Amino acid sequence: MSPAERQYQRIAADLRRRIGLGEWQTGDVLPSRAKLAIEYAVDANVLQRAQQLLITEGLLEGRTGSGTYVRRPVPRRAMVRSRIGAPVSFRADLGAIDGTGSWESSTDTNSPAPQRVAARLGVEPGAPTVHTVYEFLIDSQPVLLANSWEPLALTQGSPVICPEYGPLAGQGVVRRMAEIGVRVERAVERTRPSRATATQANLLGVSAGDLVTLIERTHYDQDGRAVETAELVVPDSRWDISYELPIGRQES
Amino acid sequence: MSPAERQYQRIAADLRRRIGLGEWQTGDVLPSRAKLAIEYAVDANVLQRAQQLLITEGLLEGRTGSGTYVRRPVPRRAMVRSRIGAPVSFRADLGAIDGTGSWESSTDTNSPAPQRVAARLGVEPGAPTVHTVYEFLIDSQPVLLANSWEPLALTQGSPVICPEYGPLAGQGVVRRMAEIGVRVERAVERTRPSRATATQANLLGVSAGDLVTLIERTHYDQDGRAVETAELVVPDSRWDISYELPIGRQES
DNA sequence: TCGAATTTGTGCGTATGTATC
DNA sequence: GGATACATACGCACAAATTCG
Repeated sequence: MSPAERQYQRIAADLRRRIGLGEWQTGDVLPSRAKLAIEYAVDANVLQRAQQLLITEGLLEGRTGSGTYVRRPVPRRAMVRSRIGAPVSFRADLGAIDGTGSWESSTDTNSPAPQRVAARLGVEPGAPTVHTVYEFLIDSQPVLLANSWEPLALTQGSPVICPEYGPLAGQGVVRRMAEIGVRVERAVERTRPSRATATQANLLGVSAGDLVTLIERTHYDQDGRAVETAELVVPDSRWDISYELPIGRQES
Repeated sequence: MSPAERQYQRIAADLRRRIGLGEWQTGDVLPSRAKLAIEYAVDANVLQRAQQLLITEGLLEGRTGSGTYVRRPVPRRAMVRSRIGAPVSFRADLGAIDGTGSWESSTDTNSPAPQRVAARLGVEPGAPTVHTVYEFLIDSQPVLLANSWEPLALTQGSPVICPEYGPLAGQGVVRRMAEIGVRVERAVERTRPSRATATQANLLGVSAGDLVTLIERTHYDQDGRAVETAELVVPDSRWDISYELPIGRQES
């Protein structure tokens, strides 16, 4: 079984070729694996492996019970996480780009802080937080997931306790905190590559295991106190993440 | 075959438990698949699948022909890509953290620009560039790969044509460019999740397909001209990437 | 030095689960 | 609810790498 004659790779290459030739157009469904298996005179599972390669490449898309489709190339959008002179905000995550974005959210105003969140906020695990779940939509399709936590102690009793209700709804952490006298001075974003969980994939309309970037962001006030932390799930297929950084006079 | 009774998951969980209990220590080799298969009374391939799960988790490591080992947990190091008041530099990639880092490099002073590099540098594809390949080492082990390109036209005839030779060797792009009157004002970093290629995995001592972050960085001068662009391969298992961002008075 | 035994890694066929139409 | 299609678990055979006599 030398590498040169691996059936599933040979078939994958041939399928790629036929798609390139236009035998199946964008959005078309391929013949079923059973039929293609007969055509290539191999077991259907070999076709599964071949198509899996093209699915990983992003060329095909399998829909259980329906068929295997030629994927419509979705444009990747730019997400500029920091622009010199225009600091990052939740709004910048999406809405600032053009007018087509929107988001849905739901807030729990008394949610116990999970371990990792408590550590980032500098509170005890289980301490009460305001927890908001976001789904950012483009054309009614979720393209970005986010979870945000704020210590309840910080905003309790104030009009800005809910990020998405009240006078400053949807205005972002920085402005809301300013309203109660908290000056947000800096944010730290930790990025790491990951694979979409089944739940995330389902929400985002991608395949489980697809590449995503997890962004873990924490906002700090002038005293170095964490006032908010968030976790973003950014599918690589839809977003192009970049940071613009100023360069000082010289490096140390 | 309901989810509750999937053999390979049950066995993976049990192996995880036994490792947690210390039955096999860090660096130890597990009994062979054949033996474990007999012990669990399943086909050896089921054990292969179970161990594959733990390998993906980073708990085990398979060595062809030798055995399956309990992986030594390598500490993840912090890589702060931008710190307020201390701009990013190649040195900051590694050396600024502590004294243990070093790097090796090789430079080609007349390398035709590949398509994507040319686009980023704003030159014609195939235009001559100074191309430098870096391997960053900790304890003599490569932990970070980088490729850097500069337009040859920029530095030709100057003493700073080679990043890693001459009077300012290893001093970073910003200072070198300052030497020839080019003021680097800003950098843009594009990050995206990816999987390690076989070549990269081999160099980095990780497994092919392991998660990595690709960072594509471009330096611009005061006229908005690209003066250098680089591509970094950062294995997730070893690095924790973060950006520290200033927050302005209020958001737009 | 070399080759046989051992061990991990991979391809592929069969059987079955599960979603869709 | 039945037929169809994709998804996955598992068993077998074999390849590749290592180990050891």
